[in-house]
Amino acid sequence: MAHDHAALLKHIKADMPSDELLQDLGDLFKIFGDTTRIKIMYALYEDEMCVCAIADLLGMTQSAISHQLKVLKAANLVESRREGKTIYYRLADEHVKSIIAQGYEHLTE
Amino acid sequence: MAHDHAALLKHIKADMPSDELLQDLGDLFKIFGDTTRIKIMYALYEDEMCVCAIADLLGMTQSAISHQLKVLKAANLVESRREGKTIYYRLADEHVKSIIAQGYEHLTE
DNA sequence: TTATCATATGAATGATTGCTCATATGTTCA
DNA sequence: TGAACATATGAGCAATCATTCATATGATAA
Repeated sequence: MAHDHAALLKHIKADMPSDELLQDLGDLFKIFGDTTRIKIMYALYEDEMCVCAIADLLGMTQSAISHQLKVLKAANLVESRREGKTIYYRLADEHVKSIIAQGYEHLTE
Repeated sequence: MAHDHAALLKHIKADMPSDELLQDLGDLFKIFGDTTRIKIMYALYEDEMCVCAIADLLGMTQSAISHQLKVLKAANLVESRREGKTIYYRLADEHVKSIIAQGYEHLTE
């Protein structure tokens, strides 16, 4: 089973984050790994927006958008506030923008 | 079908990247959205490493690692060089690190 | 209260995907 | 050339997941 690299592995292993954190990192990026959710986050880039406006913008079902907003909210990527019947969503913090910006750079550099 | 927000949508739509780019962005982040690939990229964070060393490190099959390295390479996230029978992989550019770092910050802030 | 609007949610389904297993390719050394 | 080693790859399966459809919740106005 392969040649010897025990010394190297010991060193690398010491510098790696915990399995739990690595799992959480994967789970976080998984959320960015869907075009619909990317579009939603881009829609909220400059300002808050209500659910049906997002649905209109993306040409998708209100239900589909609502499901995705729930995913985004569970990951603390968006927040919401109610105003009468309408619920407005907005990006939760600057990390959302900077993560997307880094990906954008990688693609367009 | 929802209340009126034609004016808002027109404005937002003008600022959105093309559908193709948004699709590419999603596809890029999808690659970061897997724990095994995250681990591989972390393993390569400081230095290049051969396939079997990565497999040893993660306690996974050589085949599984090889398949994932192919995915990472197709997305220009890793590069490789051959030295005899061994093939060494390394991170392709700094975006890999900065994307992961942003995700890390979001989780641990 | 009743009707209507805005949003949320549960179940079902089709599509995507990560791993395994078997095997192929490519390199070195005897 | 043949054997052993390091890596790559194709097919198949199990698990995950995004959307749809039907329905529920919550709020406003008459």
